[in-house]
Amino acid sequence: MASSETGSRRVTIDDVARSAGVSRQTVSRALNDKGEIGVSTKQRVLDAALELGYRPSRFARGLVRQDAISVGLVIPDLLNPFFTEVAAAALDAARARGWHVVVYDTGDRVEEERGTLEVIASQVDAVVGYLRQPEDEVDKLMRGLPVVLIDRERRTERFSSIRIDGEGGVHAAIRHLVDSGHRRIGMLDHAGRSEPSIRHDWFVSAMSACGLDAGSVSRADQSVEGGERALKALLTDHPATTAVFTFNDIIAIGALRAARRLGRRVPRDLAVIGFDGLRLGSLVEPPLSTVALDTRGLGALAVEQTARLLATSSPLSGDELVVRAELRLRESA
Amino acid sequence: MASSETGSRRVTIDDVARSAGVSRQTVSRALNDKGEIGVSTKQRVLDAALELGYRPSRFARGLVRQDAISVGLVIPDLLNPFFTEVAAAALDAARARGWHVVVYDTGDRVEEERGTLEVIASQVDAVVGYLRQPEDEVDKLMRGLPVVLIDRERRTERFSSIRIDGEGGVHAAIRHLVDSGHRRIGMLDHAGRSEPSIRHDWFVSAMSACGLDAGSVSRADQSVEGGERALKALLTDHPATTAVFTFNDIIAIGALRAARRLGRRVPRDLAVIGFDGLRLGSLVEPPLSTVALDTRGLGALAVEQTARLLATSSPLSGDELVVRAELRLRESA
DNA sequence: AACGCTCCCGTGAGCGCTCACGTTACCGCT
DNA sequence: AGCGGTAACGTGAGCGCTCACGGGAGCGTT
Repeated sequence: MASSETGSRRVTIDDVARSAGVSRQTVSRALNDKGEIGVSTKQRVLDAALELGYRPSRFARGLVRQDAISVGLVIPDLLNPFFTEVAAAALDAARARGWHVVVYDTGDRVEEERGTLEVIASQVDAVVGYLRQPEDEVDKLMRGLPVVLIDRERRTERFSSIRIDGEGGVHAAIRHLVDSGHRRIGMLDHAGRSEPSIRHDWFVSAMSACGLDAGSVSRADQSVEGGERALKALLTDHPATTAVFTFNDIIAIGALRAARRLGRRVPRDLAVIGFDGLRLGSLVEPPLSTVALDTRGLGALAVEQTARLLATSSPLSGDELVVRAELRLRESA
Repeated sequence: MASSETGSRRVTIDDVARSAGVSRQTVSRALNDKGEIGVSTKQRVLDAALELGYRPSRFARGLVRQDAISVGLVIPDLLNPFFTEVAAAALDAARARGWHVVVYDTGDRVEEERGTLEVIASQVDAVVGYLRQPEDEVDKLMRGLPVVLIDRERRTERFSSIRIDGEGGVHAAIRHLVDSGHRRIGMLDHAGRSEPSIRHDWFVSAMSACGLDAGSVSRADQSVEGGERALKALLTDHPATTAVFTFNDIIAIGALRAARRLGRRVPRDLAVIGFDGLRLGSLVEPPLSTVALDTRGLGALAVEQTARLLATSSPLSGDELVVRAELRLRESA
């Protein structure tokens, strides 16, 4: 128990060498068990290392042998199942390449995100994820690190970004609702930012394509409870509403619960269609119809693009960076 | 576009310096924008860096400035909501300490886990998570790295391990079922390993404490579908069963679905109690009663212990490393 | 006795970067 | 003219480790 650390200097390989009466190289051999070392010597070195509490510096080690690359994955909220799925997909794609993934959950706070990016830059070889930071800020913080943004609503020239195209899917969803006889269709948009979401734009455009006025809209926090509250508010203001499209599945699930509490049968009295295609959606009652995104593909695509940027080999662009969403009908509509 | 990389040598700070006609230090100043540098010079350096595709080595940088520590988090399956919650909690606790967390999803494959550990050792300062590897294996691979295991069913002397104690909670659950009039109580255990789980032991002991014989048991894969199949099997073999306790909430949710399909009303015809306390459990219909674990506390505790090991300051031990589960009644029982 | 071989082990160099200093040039002030 | 002062740069050293060597001891072989 030699925690007799007076000065807080780090225990280096030389300390161990001195303590065991051998050279650095021998210590290195013992620790990484490559041969060319006597059994007793090896044991002595190992003991000394343990005694001193020696832990090799991964930086020094990484410096000399060209080590694996590692990317930072920035996620707003890992507990949101959508991001969980994307993260899992990215992790998987990264592992296939032998990469290490450092995960940062910003808790959906922009200031937190800034701090994260600041600290991330010197730790990883590239960054991929959801960033709310303005471009210049990212540029300044990353200083040339490859960056792959996901679902950046405003277009980005400076960085690669995976775009989510839900237009077709949302049109199909609204079309389906209209074909089922619905006319008064509302939307539960997210309440995060000040302006309406892109998904709301798609909704409006789909409505007008069906010859309907933009329906009534309520803002919801990205949580089940948020969805509940928002649906109640919407139905209070517009009781004649017979169908809702929601910003995402989490909100839709909240809407499902609220509908049940309000005594509205789904889909008979109220049809609900979400967005994202969460696996979770098939577990609730009734199973949620949704405009589904291929989250696996999304994560894989983001990693693929990162790889290309890292290799400076013909990065993907334009349409290759788009993930399309499509209507997946279950039972809620 | 100077991708005229003939030899694949890395672009270093000296290359940039030479190309910009300045010294390393000046390049460093430009990139980390600390002052003491002329505006035009800075721009010239930045241009050169971009031109050459220069990316600083995080190892070299980390070596000289004493950089943040980073831990590896090993998870069997991030898509399993339980592990998601633990991971999120660990991420949070780690961020509070300014740590970086490298996440590895082994996909529940033991061989994959071995490979992961092999590669992890030189990348992180400590490892925490769910390891199925035998102790000696871990010891050999980690070579002195601090390791904190979670929910290791067999006791471990060599490594710190966070133990999950569900005994009291399971007893309370069975007691509750018995008090509600149930006598024929089955269990849906997991099918992962060959021998029954510890949770099954708790179940048996709780049953006998209530004066009942060990109920019938069916094995289930850790998935919703697995739970469905297992409940059907159980009810086929033992149709008189009126209540089931399950290995975890995921399986319980499967049981809930199967019960509905079989026309059994929950909790009237069949009571269901899960294990884990997932947030997800409150979303299904009916909301799932469960023996709940404080996943947040679990993650935090694991990180706390890691911190102590890292500082070689009085690690926690014994009872301090136990997380207790307690019955959380909702509506499925 | 001389050679060769294997088994251990040590020595110098260098990975790419930052830090603490020097050094130079240029300005204003007395 | 001489001084101090500051802005803008360069120079050596060193972070902790591994790699490619080099070298001695001990053994057997001809």
